[in-house]
Amino acid sequence: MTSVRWLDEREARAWRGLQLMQLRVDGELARRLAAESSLSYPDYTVLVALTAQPEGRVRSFELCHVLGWEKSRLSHHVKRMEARGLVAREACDADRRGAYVVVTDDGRREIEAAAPGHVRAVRELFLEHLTEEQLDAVADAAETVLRALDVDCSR
Amino acid sequence: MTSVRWLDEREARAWRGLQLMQLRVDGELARRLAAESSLSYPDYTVLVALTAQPEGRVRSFELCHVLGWEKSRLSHHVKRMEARGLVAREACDADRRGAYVVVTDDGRREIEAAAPGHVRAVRELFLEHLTEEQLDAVADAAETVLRALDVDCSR
DNA sequence: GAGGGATAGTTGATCTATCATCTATAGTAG
DNA sequence: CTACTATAGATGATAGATCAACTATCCCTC
Repeated sequence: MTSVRWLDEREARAWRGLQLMQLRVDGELARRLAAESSLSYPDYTVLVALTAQPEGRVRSFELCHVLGWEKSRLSHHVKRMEARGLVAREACDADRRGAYVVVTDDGRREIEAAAPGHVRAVRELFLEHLTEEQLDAVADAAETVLRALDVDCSR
Repeated sequence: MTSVRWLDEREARAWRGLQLMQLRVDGELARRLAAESSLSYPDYTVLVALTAQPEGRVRSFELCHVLGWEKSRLSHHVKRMEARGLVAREACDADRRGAYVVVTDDGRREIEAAAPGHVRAVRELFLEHLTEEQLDAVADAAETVLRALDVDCSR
């Protein structure tokens, strides 16, 4: 029972504020995405990562890395998305253990339909309320914390 | 198909950076909490909210409001926590539809055991890497965004 | 070229979250 | 007092996330 250093007011304001903000903003984004498309927020992030690639195909493990997901989560999720026709899996020649995940035409259609509304919502709920200086400050803070966690911030 | 204003570099850096940071930090916090206690991160937040109250008892709908959870999520979660002996439900005299959620002695013990490690982790993963100015900047930004969402920031 | 550990991915069990629905009580207008 | 609507909460079905195995391939060393 050594003495614990609890959060002081400044720390609590930053930490709790950030947590609460993320909870509310992400919740609202997910709700809007679900209302305006057939994609969940996780579906959306998968499709964004795929369509950012030249051919719309990525190795599973890379996708895990980009999304920060565990491989099992990705595997289950991709299976569900595959069943809905949004993505497909393809064998990998170079590494025969491996698998590619590929966007289908349907998947492309869905995300292209959903993206404008989502971006609009991100603006409306978050970006729009902050000055350029605040955006930079937030980004700097996030990058510092991520670097300390040894996460590659360059996407 | 009107033209969409996508995120510029500054916006993307702030938004994606923040999202990624939250994902990684929260993930790591959850992992550590699970490793060092028998509480999940949601369990922890429920118990924090309860023990912050004078008697350790809160009406369910207030708890929903504080946590930003839907009532159904809270109901299910409290049921599970009740089964584990961490909380109890009590009838409400003033409003007979209502229910109180109360921390049990066991619940109190658990959170008192878990809290120091959790606070240490929050420091180590987040607070410690930022200057006081950065903490204030982040808090200001979060409060601005929350106010726009009409969320009461004063806890 | 035969072990041996590391890596890629899948699977099933379990836990957690969300959605729609349902019951019961409150509050309010006529 | 009755009817209407709103609110508090619980529930069951489903979707999503996590954990612990498990298989298959790769890569390295001897």
